Amino acid sequence: MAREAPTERRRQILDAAVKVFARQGFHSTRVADIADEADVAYGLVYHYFASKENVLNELFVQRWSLLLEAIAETEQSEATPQEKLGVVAGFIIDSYRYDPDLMKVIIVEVTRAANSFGRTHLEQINAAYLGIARIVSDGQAAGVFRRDIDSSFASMSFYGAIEQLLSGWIFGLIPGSDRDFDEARELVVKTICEGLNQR
Amino acid sequence: MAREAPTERRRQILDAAVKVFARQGFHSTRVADIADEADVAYGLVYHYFASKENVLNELFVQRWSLLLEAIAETEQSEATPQEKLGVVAGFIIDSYRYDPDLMKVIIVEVTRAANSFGRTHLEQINAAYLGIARIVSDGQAAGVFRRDIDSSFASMSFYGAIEQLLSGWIFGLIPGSDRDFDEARELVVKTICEGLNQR
Amino acid sequence: MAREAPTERRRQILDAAVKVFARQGFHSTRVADIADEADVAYGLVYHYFASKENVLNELFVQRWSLLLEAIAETEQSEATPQEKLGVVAGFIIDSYRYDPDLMKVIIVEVTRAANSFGRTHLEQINAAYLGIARIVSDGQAAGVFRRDIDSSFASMSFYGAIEQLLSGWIFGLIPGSDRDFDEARELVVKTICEGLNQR
Amino acid sequence: MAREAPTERRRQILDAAVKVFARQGFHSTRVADIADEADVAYGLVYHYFASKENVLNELFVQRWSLLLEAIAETEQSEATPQEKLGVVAGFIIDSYRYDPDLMKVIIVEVTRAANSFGRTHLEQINAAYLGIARIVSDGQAAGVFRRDIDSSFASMSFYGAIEQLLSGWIFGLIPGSDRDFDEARELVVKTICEGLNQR
DNA sequence: CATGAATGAGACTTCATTCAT
DNA sequence: TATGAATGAAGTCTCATTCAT
Repeated sequence: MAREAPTERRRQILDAAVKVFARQGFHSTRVADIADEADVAYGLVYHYFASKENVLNELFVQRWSLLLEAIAETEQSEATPQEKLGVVAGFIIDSYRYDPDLMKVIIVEVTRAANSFGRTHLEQINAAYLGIARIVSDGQAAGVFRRDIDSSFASMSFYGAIEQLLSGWIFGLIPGSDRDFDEARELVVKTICEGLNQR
Repeated sequence: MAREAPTERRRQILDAAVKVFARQGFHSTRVADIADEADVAYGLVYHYFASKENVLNELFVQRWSLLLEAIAETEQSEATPQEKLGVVAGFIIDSYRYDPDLMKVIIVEVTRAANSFGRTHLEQINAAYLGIARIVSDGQAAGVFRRDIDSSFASMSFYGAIEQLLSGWIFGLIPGSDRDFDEARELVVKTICEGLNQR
Repeated sequence: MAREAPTERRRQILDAAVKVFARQGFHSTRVADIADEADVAYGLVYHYFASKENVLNELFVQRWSLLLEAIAETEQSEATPQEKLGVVAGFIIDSYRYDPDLMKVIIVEVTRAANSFGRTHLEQINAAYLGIARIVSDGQAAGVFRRDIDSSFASMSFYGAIEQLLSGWIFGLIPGSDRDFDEARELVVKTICEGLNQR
Repeated sequence: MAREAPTERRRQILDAAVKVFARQGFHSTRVADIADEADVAYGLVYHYFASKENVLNELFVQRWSLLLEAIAETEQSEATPQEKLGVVAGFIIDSYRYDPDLMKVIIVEVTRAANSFGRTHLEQINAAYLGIARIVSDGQAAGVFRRDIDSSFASMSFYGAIEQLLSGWIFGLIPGSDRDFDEARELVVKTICEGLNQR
């Protein structure tokens, strides 16, 4: 169908943007780089997006909304709080595993850049933290989690641990093989729920 | 001391830079903004610093070396592994408490911007992670910490939790009163060492 | 007729162009604006016109040729020189009265923009001045008009007075009711022929 | 004095702008053209002016305020109304005689472009028309000018005649020697006050 | 040391025009 | 005829850095 072409082009540009943003960072990326990578004319980027920033915004929103959905879904499931945290961690880690460039862009350029683009999306970002905090406080209410650690505090620790892990993979500070990804999901939950202490 | 004491002007410029970097972010800060804030002539910034980036670098290096020293020092102390982690967490949290702008700049513009400036300092940044990892592996060797959680993995989780906490304070996502700061030190260690699970 | 009647689409586009040129000015008008206003596909404008400038040119030429015809016609009539000037003034004023947008475009974007588009049409524009000058010099030859005022000078004054009047209406500097239009024709001739002086 | 240099540079840029605006028109002038003509670096234009448009605005305001002063001054003098109109016409014509490029720019790009830049200055432009209108109505009150021609109408005719004259010179439609300039002042007043009719 | 004018490369964005369908 | 996606040249403005005084 000819009608689908426009959508394809958009996709093509978004995919190219992920690549170059991941490679060079948003600020060092010129619109020309996106167009070159996408193998389209310069102006076409502006045919589909109002600005370079909008391209990044769209990448973030599309992906982040999936995370929010995943959190919301697991929240309402019958799983134990620990399992729920495992679902969240798993979703984020798998997002990285299957599209490391996209997650790199989202983390480096948006969630960890709250001073610039992140500011725009602070509410969305916070929505994720709040969802995790609800999982924790539900666990507290159910007597599964201790009550002397504030749920929003716990949420930050949990999310921070995961994101730092991804950062470590992204910048090659810790090994990131498929086995590591599989294990990481378990470990991060184990760390946060059971703690480092030897029993 | 081998290093000459920075002149007062230098200091004046660095302090101004912290303010404007914290306020506007590094990229949105023009050299003129720094000079204005420092109440100093435009060109003087270039008299003392080779480039705008160098100003940021210096801010980072000065502060980060203190953290590395603190980690090294506690590593060699007689404290328990848990206490050592508490020292590290406390140092970072106090750094924020006593100079939130500076820590905001360091976190937002350097450690969490590993794609741009962070890249330059990746080794220094990693040195901190490695120091924390050594504390953990020492604890594992001493039988205090469990061994099924990799020490560098644990280090990332621990540091990530702290940094995310600071992010939360910086962007107003979680409350940050003096009492919170005091408590946070305890809580972050408790979370990572003991875990969230109810005993 | 040698010229084929413009299709309806052409007309539709020209009419839309008048509206948007009048509203936003030629330079601030994008081809897309014309197409939108005409409720026509973007590319269709280029199907009927070689360029955006050509649209304006056509608007001008169509209208201006009517003025030239009117001048030529009255020149050859039996009327007095004063009456002839009245016909010219009346034609221009009525053009504005019945299609203010079109006259606004012609005056603002062409005759008063001799540095850009006007340059292209300078000869046509001058043809009108020359026609008016001939009316004046005929009047001088007939002893009706004084001879110490050069006819081309008088022509400029006469045309300039009328155009300034239209400008005043266009930009709301002087009131422009139907009565004003009626009166203006008389007044402009009276002013130029009889002068302001009290007798 | 070193302190005067900045002002000189500003002047240098303004003078260059007059030349290129007159030659190519405002829209066809690139900022680079101004810088080249002024023989200064590109960026210096932006050091002194906020935008290309501001350069034009300044040229207009500087010149037009002189006209407004001249009108105000003659208004309050003891001269006859006819003499006052002569002063106004003389001022405008002399402005053209001594700096034709500047007047060309002001007329072509501002007063006759009320749809674009003129809009910004409409009030200033109108102030001149109103001043002239006051001269006329004073003359009417004094019984020197006829009362059946509205003063603002007369003002528009008078100013329009002068401006059209300048246009004619600017675009080479009527001869513009020094003798013509001298004569024009007399003629335009004679035309408007005494009229074309043979006595 | 100190000043701030001067430089000029760089990048975003616009939009007239073309073209495949 | 009609459509609107695709092209890419052009030009404004920014701002880090240099330099003369």
